[in-house]
Amino acid sequence: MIRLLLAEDHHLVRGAFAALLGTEPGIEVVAETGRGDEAVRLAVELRPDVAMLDIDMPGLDGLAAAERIAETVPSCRVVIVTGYGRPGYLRRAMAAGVRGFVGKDNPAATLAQVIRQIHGGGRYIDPELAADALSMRECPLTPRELDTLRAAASGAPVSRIARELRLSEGTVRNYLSSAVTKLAVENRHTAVRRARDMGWL
Amino acid sequence: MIRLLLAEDHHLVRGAFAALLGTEPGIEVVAETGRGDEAVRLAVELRPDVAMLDIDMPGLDGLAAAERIAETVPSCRVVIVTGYGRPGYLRRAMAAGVRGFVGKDNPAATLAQVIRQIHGGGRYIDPELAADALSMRECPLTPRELDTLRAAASGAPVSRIARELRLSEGTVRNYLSSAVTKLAVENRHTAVRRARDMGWL
DNA sequence: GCCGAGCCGTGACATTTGTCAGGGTCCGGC
DNA sequence: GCCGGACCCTGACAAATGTCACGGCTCGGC
Repeated sequence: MIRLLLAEDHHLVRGAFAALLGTEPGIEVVAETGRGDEAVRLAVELRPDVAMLDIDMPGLDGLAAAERIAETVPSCRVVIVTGYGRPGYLRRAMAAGVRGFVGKDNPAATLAQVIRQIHGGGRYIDPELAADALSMRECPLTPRELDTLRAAASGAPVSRIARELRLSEGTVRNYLSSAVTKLAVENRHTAVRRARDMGWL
Repeated sequence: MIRLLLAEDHHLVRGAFAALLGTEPGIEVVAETGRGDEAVRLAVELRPDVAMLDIDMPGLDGLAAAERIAETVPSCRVVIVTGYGRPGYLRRAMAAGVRGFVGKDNPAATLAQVIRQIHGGGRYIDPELAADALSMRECPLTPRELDTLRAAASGAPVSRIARELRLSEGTVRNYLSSAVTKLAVENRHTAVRRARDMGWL
């Protein structure tokens, strides 16, 4: 019997996943939660065989939760299930030692299969998303550029970003301009969106 | 037996919903799809008792699909299920004659209850979302302001927006400025986000 | 040691964006 | 009829943003 931990922020979807997996022989959902930090706590406490994590969660996002679980409960295999096919996410997930990565566009039957495969020691990467990630170059932005982009993401004016980061306004403008050039977009706002779409932000 | 049409763009989630509702006595899923236009076609063809629509779908969004179904298959009651609690969406849904509106943050048991209630001639509005919508004023933006905001949403510079809308740059800046003031935000980019969050865009 | 590459930081300058005052049109109330 | 209000549109001016040339720092290769 595979003991499964289920983490997904939308209550309704979580319940539906539980119903779906409940019909599968050999799989038992031992706990479910809508928060990333809760997921880590439950993994430590219950030592499930497999943890299935959504990325978009309050408290701690699914990728960060995966990292923590890999550190503290190495026996627990992690599969990420996400609606956003962002190349950077897949990269981060792989770095975190995740064993499975599945997009929400797959047929329902895939899910149980993947869980069994992961539990058996295998790996599963959504072929669609893998192709995207491989065809994609690494993030070309420097740490400082990412900092400024993150700070700019809320729509704050340069003056505020500069204060937050303790930089001169000129420097902030410079980083943003550089990011804009590297991402080949027109202005920082589209740069923010592009970076977010890539999963870099 | 309640004959149900299920429309939700994420295949995996759709399958999970089908599994969840499949365990409910008295409910039969007669068709499922991931596209809004398909949902309308299937409703016309199969005349289900209830259609459960997600908002975020390719082809035709759930709200537009609800409008079409209300026109062409009045016997079919519609319930909207959505992850985004945008006040404007609820308003549009009500205007379209939707009988139920449920956020994805509800417990799984709610769903079947709501479907039964709708089918019995009742209505159900997510109390959480209803409160948001009622506490919210109507969209204060004029048609032209909405046009410019929509055009600005992609991050295009004023010059391009002006060309698209056949306006002088000054006029475009003026509309955007007006929208920014009305929404009480700092610049057009946050204005775009705010308007989108409200479901006005 | 020293050279080059890459990152961090800055100010001055050009361009874009935001703000303001104001003119034109349409429509409903009196 | 005409008044007030709401909307559409514009150009001129001020403020924010984007661009550029430049200097300092660290680190790895030679």
